[in-house]
Amino acid sequence: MSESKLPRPTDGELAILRVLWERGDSTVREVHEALHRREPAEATGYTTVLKLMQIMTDKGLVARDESQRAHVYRAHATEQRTQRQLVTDLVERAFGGSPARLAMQALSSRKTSPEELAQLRQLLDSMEGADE
Amino acid sequence: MSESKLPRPTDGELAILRVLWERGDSTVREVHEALHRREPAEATGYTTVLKLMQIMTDKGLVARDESQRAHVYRAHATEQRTQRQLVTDLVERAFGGSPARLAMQALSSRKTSPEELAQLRQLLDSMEGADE
DNA sequence: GAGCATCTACGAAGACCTTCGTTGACATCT
DNA sequence: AGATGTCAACGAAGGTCTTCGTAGATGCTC
Repeated sequence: MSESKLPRPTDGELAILRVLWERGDSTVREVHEALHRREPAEATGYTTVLKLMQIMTDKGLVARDESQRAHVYRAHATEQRTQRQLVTDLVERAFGGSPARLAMQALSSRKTSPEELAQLRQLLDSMEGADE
Repeated sequence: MSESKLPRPTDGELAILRVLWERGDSTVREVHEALHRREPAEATGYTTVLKLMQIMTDKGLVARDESQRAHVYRAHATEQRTQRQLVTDLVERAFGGSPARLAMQALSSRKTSPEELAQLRQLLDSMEGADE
């Protein structure tokens, strides 16, 4: 039953998941150090990260390999899957269910590289073709 | 100093803001009833909504006209502004700062109407024109 | 005015999140 | 073996969010 519905990760949990996606499977120490390298400003103690990861294990957000003394953690859902969940969530909660409106808001809020614009254009093309 | 940084609204607060954006300025009762019409499933009591709106007043998310016995509430930030904030937030937290990646995720997760696709195309055009 | 409805204000309870100190287990080094 | 360092586990504290009961003020009706 571990495949059902994962809870929406909190901000702190998401930060940890990002490390796991980027580095691959990691120990608490490795995650802790990566977080400090990434955001030296918001320093969190080692045990704080440990506690968070233990809770995430209970929630099913990560899986844990305990065969070594320093347990090795792995993100349970892929980055893509989690992003999709977060986007779907936000679309429902704040954009009246219209992904397109979210997309437009996202694009107008910041600059986007020509490469990404081209990618988007391609995506639009493929959607028009396959639609209906 | 009321223009500075509004906090990110919680799920419950966002639901209330949506009513205020849709209906315009409203009393607690009106918001409460609108919420029940919209989501009869998750029934919340009148005082719960009242409390939330009081807290939102303290946070600056809404403003309150107390000249009538039934206070009239108004969303402090526009829907657009709030959406922009939420999107910027999510882009930072989960998409490594790339709005385009969020946009693509949003579009591929669900069907989008031809009208919206056309709008998006227009947006892309205008961005390519004005860029650099 | 008495009674009833409606409204705000207040406070408390319970859930969740984040933080960290402490403890005990385990390993390593001398 | 004893000292030192690393690790997981636990529990507690403080914060936020949501929920609602209750109290007190105000207005309406008879």
